[in-house]
Amino acid sequence: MVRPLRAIQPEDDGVVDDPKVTLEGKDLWEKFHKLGTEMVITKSGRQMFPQMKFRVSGLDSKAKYILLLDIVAADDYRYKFHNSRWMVAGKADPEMPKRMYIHPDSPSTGEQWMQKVVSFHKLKLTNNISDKHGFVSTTILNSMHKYQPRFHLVRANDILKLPYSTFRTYVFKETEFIAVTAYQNEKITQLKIDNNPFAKGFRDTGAGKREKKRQALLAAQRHQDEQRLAEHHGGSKHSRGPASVPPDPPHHHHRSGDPDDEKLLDVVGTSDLPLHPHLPHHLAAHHHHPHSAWFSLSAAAAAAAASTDPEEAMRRRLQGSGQQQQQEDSSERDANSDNNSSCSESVSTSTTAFRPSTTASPGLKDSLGSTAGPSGQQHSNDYPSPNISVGPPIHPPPHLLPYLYPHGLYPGASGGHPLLAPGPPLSLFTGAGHGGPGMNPSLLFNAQLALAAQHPALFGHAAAYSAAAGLSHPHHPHHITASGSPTGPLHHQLKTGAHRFTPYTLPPPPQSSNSLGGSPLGSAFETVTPGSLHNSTLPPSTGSRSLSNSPTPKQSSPPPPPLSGSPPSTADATPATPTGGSSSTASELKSIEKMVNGLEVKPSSDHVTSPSKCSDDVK
Amino acid sequence: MVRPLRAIQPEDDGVVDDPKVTLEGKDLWEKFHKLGTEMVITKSGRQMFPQMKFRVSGLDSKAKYILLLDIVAADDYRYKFHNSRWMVAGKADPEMPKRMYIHPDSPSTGEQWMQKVVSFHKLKLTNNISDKHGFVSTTILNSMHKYQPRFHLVRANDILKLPYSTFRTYVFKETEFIAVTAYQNEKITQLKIDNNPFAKGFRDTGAGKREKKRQALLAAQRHQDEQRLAEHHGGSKHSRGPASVPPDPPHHHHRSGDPDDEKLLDVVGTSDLPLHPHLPHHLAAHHHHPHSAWFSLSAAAAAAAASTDPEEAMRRRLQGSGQQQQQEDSSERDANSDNNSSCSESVSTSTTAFRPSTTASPGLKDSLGSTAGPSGQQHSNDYPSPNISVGPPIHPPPHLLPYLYPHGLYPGASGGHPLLAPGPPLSLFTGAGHGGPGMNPSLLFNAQLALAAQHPALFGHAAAYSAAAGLSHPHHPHHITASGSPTGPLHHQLKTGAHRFTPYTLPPPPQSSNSLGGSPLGSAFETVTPGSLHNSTLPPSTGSRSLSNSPTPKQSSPPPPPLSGSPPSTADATPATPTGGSSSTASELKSIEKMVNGLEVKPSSDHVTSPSKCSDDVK
DNA sequence: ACACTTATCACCTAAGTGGGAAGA
DNA sequence: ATTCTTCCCACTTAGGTGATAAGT
Repeated sequence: MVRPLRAIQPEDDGVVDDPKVTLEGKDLWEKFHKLGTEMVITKSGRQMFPQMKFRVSGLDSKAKYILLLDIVAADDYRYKFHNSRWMVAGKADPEMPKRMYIHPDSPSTGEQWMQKVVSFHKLKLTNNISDKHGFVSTTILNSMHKYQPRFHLVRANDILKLPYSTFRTYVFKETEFIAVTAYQNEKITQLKIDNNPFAKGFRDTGAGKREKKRQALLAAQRHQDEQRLAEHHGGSKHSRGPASVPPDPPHHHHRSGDPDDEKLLDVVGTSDLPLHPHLPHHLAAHHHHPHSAWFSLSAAAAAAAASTDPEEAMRRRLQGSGQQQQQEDSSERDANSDNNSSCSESVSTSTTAFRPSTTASPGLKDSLGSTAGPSGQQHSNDYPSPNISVGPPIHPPPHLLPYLYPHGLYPGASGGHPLLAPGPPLSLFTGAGHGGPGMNPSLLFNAQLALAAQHPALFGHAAAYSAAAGLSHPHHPHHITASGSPTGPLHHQLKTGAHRFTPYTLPPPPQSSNSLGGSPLGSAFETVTPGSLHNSTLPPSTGSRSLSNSPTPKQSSPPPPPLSGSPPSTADATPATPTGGSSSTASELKSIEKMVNGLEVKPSSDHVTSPSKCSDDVK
Repeated sequence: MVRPLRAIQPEDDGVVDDPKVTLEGKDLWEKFHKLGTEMVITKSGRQMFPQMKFRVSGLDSKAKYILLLDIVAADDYRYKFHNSRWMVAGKADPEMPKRMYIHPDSPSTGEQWMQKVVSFHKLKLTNNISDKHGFVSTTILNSMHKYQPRFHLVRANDILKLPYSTFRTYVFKETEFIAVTAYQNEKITQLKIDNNPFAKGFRDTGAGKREKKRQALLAAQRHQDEQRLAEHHGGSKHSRGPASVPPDPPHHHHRSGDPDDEKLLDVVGTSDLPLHPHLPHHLAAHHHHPHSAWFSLSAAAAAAAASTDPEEAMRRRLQGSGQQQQQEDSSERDANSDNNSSCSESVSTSTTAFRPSTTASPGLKDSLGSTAGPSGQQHSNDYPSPNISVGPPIHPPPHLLPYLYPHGLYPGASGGHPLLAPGPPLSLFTGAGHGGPGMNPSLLFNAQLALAAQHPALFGHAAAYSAAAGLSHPHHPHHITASGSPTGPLHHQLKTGAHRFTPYTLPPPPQSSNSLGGSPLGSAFETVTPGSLHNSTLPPSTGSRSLSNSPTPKQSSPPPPPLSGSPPSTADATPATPTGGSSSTASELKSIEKMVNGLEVKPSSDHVTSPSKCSDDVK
C-alpha cells in the first residue's frame, strides 16, 4: 500500500514508524458481533471474553510506546433484548467517567510490543459505582448500554509525555458490545461457553467447540428447538429465566448437527437482520490539535507540580489546561477500514519535531475514505482501517482527560482533600449519576494515571499525570447533545477545530433499525431505533484554548550545570571489608547499596521481642 | 503509651498522625526466624512465604499515604549452611540495585489502609539479573546472602511527593532471611509445608498444620532424629541433597508427638543457639535531611519535565538534584522496639509544615534507647519499635534513589535514549555484578518509579519520578567507599545531618556468632563469623556532597502564578441533551463523556469488513 | 565430590465462567 | 408478570509449592 506520510511525533527520533494494528481473534469477535456481543458486568468486575488482544507491527523498534485501551459508550441509547433482538429502549443513562487502561507493560520499545500479542484481558468491566478493586483495572459501564472499546498507540517514553504525544487510535467495530448483568441472547451464551476455556464446564461434550452437542444432555430434546429458535433470530427471548422450565430450550447453542461447530454463529439466525448496513454514525472523532498551547501548559503544570504544594500545582495545571484546552483544529477524521475497524491518528504538532497538521497519513491502504486534514472530519467509511489525523496533541488528552479516577488516588481527586480545580471533583461520580456540566478535568486525568499505575512498568505516569492535569480540561467538550455547544473549559482557546472530542462516535443511528451498530459484518446490533435521539454528531472543530498563563517556558528552572562526574565513587562509605570476598569494586558496590539503604531503621537492636510493638508503641 | 510529638509532614493537613504498624503473623515469622528463615529465589521469581503483611493504625483517616517495601542486604557476608547452621562464608557478593516495591493500592487514605491488612505478598524474589517479568514486582537477591525487608510508610498524596515526604520506616527483625535457591534447613522446609497453603500437597496427613505428623510416613523413623538434630541447631547439614537418601531425616519437622502442632517450632531445636543476643549491628540508619534544597530541585525538575523535550527535562532534573543531593544532617538514628522491630521516621523539614529536626518522636513506647537528634545516630537497641528521626526528606530519597530500574522503562534509563545523567546508567547492572562507583542516580530513581508502576493505583508516581530524578543524584553520594567523602550531589544544602543514608544497617555483626542476625527471638541466624569483615558501620554523617552545581534553590522554577479561577467549571460544555431520559444534568454528564471520548475514531463506517485491515492498511 | 542452581512435576489454592435461584 | 441484578455453585484454567532429578 501507499505509505502515507507519517506524521512525526514529539518523541520522534527521526525514525518514522508506520504502525499497523490487527485485532487478534478477529474471526471470533466477528462471530460474536454478528449475534450482538454481550459482555457481563458484575459488581466485582468481569473480564471481557473475547479478549482484547492486538498484534502490532510497523513500530520503530527502538522507540518507546505506551499502549492503552478504553471503552466508551457507542451511542446514546439504552437497549433491551426483545424478541430475540436488541431494541433501543430509550435514551442512555448517564455514563460514569471512563478510565483509560494503560497496558501494564507500557513504556516498552516498539520491538517489545511487536514481538508478542498485546493483551488487555486484565481489564474488568463492572456496574459497581463504588468500584472497589481500587480502580485498578476496572471500568464502570451501564448495563444494557452499548460500548465500543478503543485501542490507543502512543509513541512516548513515559506517561509524562502522553499529553504531548500523538495518539493513534484504532477502533475495531467488531469489538462493540452491549453490557449486561446476565446474558440475554442464548447464542451469545453458547458462543462464550464454547470458546472461553473457563466455561468448559458448561460444554455439553466437554470437547472444545466441536462436539459440544449434547451428549451430556440426557434430555436432549431441547437442542433442536434451540437451533430453530436461533435461526429465527438468536435464542428465544428470555432464554435465561425459564431455564428450569424447558419452555424453549432454544439454544443450548448449535443444533446437534454440525454447522455450528466451526462457525457456531453461522447458524445463528440473527442473520435476518440487516447486515453490513452502512451506518450513519459519525465515524471518527479524531482530533488533531494545536500544540504549543498544550505544551506551555504542560510545562507550567509541571512546574506547578514541582512547587511545594502539590495541590496548588494541581490547580494550576487545571487552569492551564483550561487555557489550551481547545482542540482547535481538531479535525475530526474518520477513517474506515474496509476491515471494519477504523483507526485515527492524531499527531501533535507542537513539541519537538512533528509533521504537524494534516499530513495525517491517510495514506494507508488505498483510496478509501482516508484522511482528512486536521480540521475537518471525514466520514468516509471504507477507509482503510487506520485513519490518521494529524494535529496537535490536543486530541490525545481527550482520551486521557476525560477519565476521572475512581478512587481519587491522585492529589487532585484525592479522597479527602479537594485539591484541584474548582469544579466539583468527581462530580460525575457524585452527581447522582449524571455528571453535571462542570466536571473537574484534573480528576479525569488522575483517572488516567491510575490506569497507568495499574501494572508494573508505569513509571513516567505520574509525570504524565501532572501534565495531564493541565490537559484534562478538554474533557467536557461536547459529547452529549448534538447541540455541539462547547461547554467545556476547552473552548476558550478553541478556534481550532471542534475541540471537544466528539466523545463517542455516537452518531445517532439513523432511525432505521440498522443504523446503530450496523457493522460491516452484519452485526446483530442492528436495532430498531424508536425515535431519533441523538442529534447530529458533533462538529469537528471547536478548540478550547484558554487561559494558560505562566509562561514557564521550557527550561524554567535552570538545570544545574550538568553534573560532571560526581560518581558515586566517593570513597567510602563502608570502610574496608575485611573478608575480602570480591574486589574492592565489588565492595564498593555493596557500600553503595548500603548507603542507599542507609535509611534503614536499624533492626531493633537485639532482643526487643515484639516487633509489633513498633506500631503500638508509637501510639 | 506516651504520645510523642509527631513530626509534621509536608502533606500534613494539620491533623497529626501517630502511625503504628504491626507485623501480621508475627508468631509465624518468629518460628521461622528461630530456625533461620530461608526464602527461595528462582529465575522466574518466587513469592516470600511467610508473607509480608502489616496492620497499620494511627493514621490520619483523610490523609493519603503511600506504603512501600524493599529488601536490603542485612550485612556484608555470604553464608553457607554447614552442620545444621548458617556460617559466614566470606564477604558478600555485590548486590544488584534493589527496587522499592510500592504497594499497589498505594495512594490511599489512612482510612483505607487501616481497615485492612496491607499485604506485599505479590513481591517476588529472584536471582535472575535479567529480571524478566518487567521488574514489575521482582527484587533481585544474591543466593546465600542475608536480607532484611523494610516497610515504609509515607504520607503523600502521590508519588510525586515521595521525595519531599517523610519516610517512616519499620524494620521487623523477624522478617530477616537468607535467600536460597533450595532450602538448606529441613526444618524450614517443613515449616513452610505446614503453613503455606500451596504446599499442602506435601503435608503428611493433609490436615493443616496439625497432624502433619507423619502418618504419611511409612518410614517414620527419621522424625525423632530430626528433632534431635533440630535441637542441635536446626536441620541436618545438607538436608536437601540427600533427600533421596535418608541421611538424617531430621525434621519432617515435629516429632510425631504433639508439641509442634500448635507451635510447630517450639520443638525445633535451634533453641540452643543464643537467642535474644543483643546485636552489635548498627541499628538504624535513618536520616533526616535538609529539605529546602530538595524541594527546589523538585520544582525545577518538574518544570524541566514540563518542558517540551522530556529528555532534556530529565537531564535538568538530574542536575538539579545534584545540587541538592546532600544528605547532610543525616543523623542516623536507631530505635529498637522491644518488639524486635524497629521503626525510624525521617521527617522532612522542608516544604510545608514540619516539625523539623530532631523532635523525632522517640516518645514511643518507653524508655528504650529511643531517639536521637537528627545528626547523631544512636544505636540503642532496646528502642521501642518506631524510631523517629526528624529531618529533611533527604533521607527518603535514599530509599528511592538507590533503586535502579531494570528495564529502563523510564526516559532516563529508557532503552534507546540515554537521556539523563552522565554516569553509566545501569552501571550497577552492567557492571559485572559489582557496581562501580559511578552509578547513575537517575536510573535509580527510575527504578523506584517502576516499582510504583507496579500495580494499579500508582498514578502520581510518574511525577515522583521526575522529582526523583532530580533527587536521584543523591544516590551516588556515599555509598561505595567508607571514605566518607561526600561525592553525591546532595550535600550542598546539607549541614543538617549526616545526609547520606546509611544504606543498610549493615553494622558488621560483632564477630561473635550472635552478632549477626541475633534477633531478640533467638534466631537461628546467629552465625559464626569467621573474621570480622565489616568495619565499623558507616559513620552517620558523611554526606556525599558533590558536584551539584546549579544553585537552583528551593523553588527554582517559579510555579506559574497561581492560575486564578479558570476552574473546570467553565460553563458547560454540553448543551442540552435531547433525549430527556435523565435530568438535563444527567444528559450533560453523558455529553461530557462523549466529549471526552470525543476522540473516538469513528468506528469504521459500515461494512468495511476486515478490521484487521486497519493495521495492514497503514503499512 | 561438592555446592549450589535449574527445570519438571504432582498437588493445591486463586480466580474466571455461566447456570440457576432468589431479589428487587 | 417482567426485567434485570445479585449470590452462590460447580467446573476449569492460572499460579504458587516443595520434591526431585539433572545441570554447572
